[in-house]
Amino acid sequence: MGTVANGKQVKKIKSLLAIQSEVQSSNRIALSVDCVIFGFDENKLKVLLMRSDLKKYQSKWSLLGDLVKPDEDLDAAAYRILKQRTGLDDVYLEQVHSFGKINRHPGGRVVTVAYCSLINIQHHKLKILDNELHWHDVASVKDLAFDHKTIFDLSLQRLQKRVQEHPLGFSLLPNKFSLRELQNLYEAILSIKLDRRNFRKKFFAMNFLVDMDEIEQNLPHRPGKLYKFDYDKYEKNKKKWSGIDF
Amino acid sequence: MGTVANGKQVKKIKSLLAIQSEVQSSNRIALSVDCVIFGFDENKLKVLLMRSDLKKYQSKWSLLGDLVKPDEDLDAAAYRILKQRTGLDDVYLEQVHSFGKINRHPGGRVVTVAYCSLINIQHHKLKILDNELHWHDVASVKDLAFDHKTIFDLSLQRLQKRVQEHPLGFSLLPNKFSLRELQNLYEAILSIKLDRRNFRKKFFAMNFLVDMDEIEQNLPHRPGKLYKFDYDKYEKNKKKWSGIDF
DNA sequence: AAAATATTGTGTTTAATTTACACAATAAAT
DNA sequence: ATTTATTGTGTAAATTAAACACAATATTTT
Repeated sequence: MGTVANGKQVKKIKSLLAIQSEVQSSNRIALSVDCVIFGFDENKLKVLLMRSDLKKYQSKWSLLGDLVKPDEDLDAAAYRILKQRTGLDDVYLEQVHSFGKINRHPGGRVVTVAYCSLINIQHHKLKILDNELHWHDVASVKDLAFDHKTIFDLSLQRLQKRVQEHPLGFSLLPNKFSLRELQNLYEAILSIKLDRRNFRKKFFAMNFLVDMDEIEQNLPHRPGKLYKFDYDKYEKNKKKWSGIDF
Repeated sequence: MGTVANGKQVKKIKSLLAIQSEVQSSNRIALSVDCVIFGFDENKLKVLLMRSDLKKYQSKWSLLGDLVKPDEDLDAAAYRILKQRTGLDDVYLEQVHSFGKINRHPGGRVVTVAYCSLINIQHHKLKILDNELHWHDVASVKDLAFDHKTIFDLSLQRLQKRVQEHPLGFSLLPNKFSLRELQNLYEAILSIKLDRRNFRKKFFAMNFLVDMDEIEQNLPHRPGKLYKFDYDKYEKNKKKWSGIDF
């Protein structure tokens, strides 16, 4: 009972158990975050993947993930992990869903929380692109490590839905973009063809596009005007169109 | 190094560390599930709450929650916890969001995954109703234990959105219901008034209501016809109306 | 049994939104 | 000057949503 075992192992016990008093330590579980980072390039929707950490999965690509630390906010962990894996620290992350099947991870019991983000590939040249990270065409993502294909599929679905309710797409485009680029983006995300005239009508009606008085350069045909997304105008006109299908 | 300390504490170490080899045990975190159970009674939307386990929060109500076990699927944990707290085992639970602020729980670091469900109060007389559980009016839920008010608010928002995209509401009603009851339900969930004629038109057009050839009983005025929700018809006509605002 | 009460059941008109669709204007390349 | 590829624009038809009123019917009251 009162006997105290000396040595490293006992220290381990104490540090393990000290943090949380009322919560039984035997019930603790490893928790990870996996980030689904979408980009848009060459008129295709892309997703940023990394080579799996684990040997068993070395041949497969995986989402950008890592364990959450016990003294770290869940959201903060997502930002930390993204920063760590890519160097990116100025992007918005949004929680998608948590995945907790018992054997989803070969290294043991790990529950993971998926986050997703939209980034502009041009503006965010990845600092850490040492062959461990790669932008994949969303359309050609086949199997990923662990259950990451499931996570990716749900995240894509979520993106498709979100983008029809809110003007999120802009974070995937350069600051100045033509309406054709914008339409290409929506077509890529939703995997559908849209009518050009109706598309333009709808976006102009929403009243958050600002004409930059510039046109596209170096095209072998008539160039389009360039616009930017005005966040303040968006906030002001929100209620009028929020929830409308694009 | 090789010294082995005898006694209970060493056993504890081993059992703690044995389960997961590759995943560092120092990174493990307590994980819980909290269930937001909605019901509908007396034309009001209700939520099932329990008295908080913790002394510190005894005066407050809390969501139905408990820790997830290390060898248990996340979804399974939600069903287990609901069963344990209420006796209910035939309801559908849906994951809402995970909450992981560092100090959200006074008992230590606990990340929680919220689930929500719609149940029919009449059909599911709670087996365990020993003053520890109570159906609260959603409208009058003020502060709850921990961050449960935040969790509840988000779950309600989610419900309001979901119910406009899919015909979920039926699980809150008796098998046979009048159109007035159905409308009351939608008005309660969305906190808005709906036009009776347009409401009826919309639901009949969706073509999943079956006329039971019965009418309401014991009313001091003209009774309404009773209908039931036909899941097969719903599946068949899904595409035609899915996503339409009710 | 007649009258009062409270609610059900039903249709139409108008407005708003979505869809379908074609041609002239323009910048670059030849 | 011509060709090329794409931009920019408007209208009509169809669909969907919103607004709105009165007769029919069980029950209760007198």
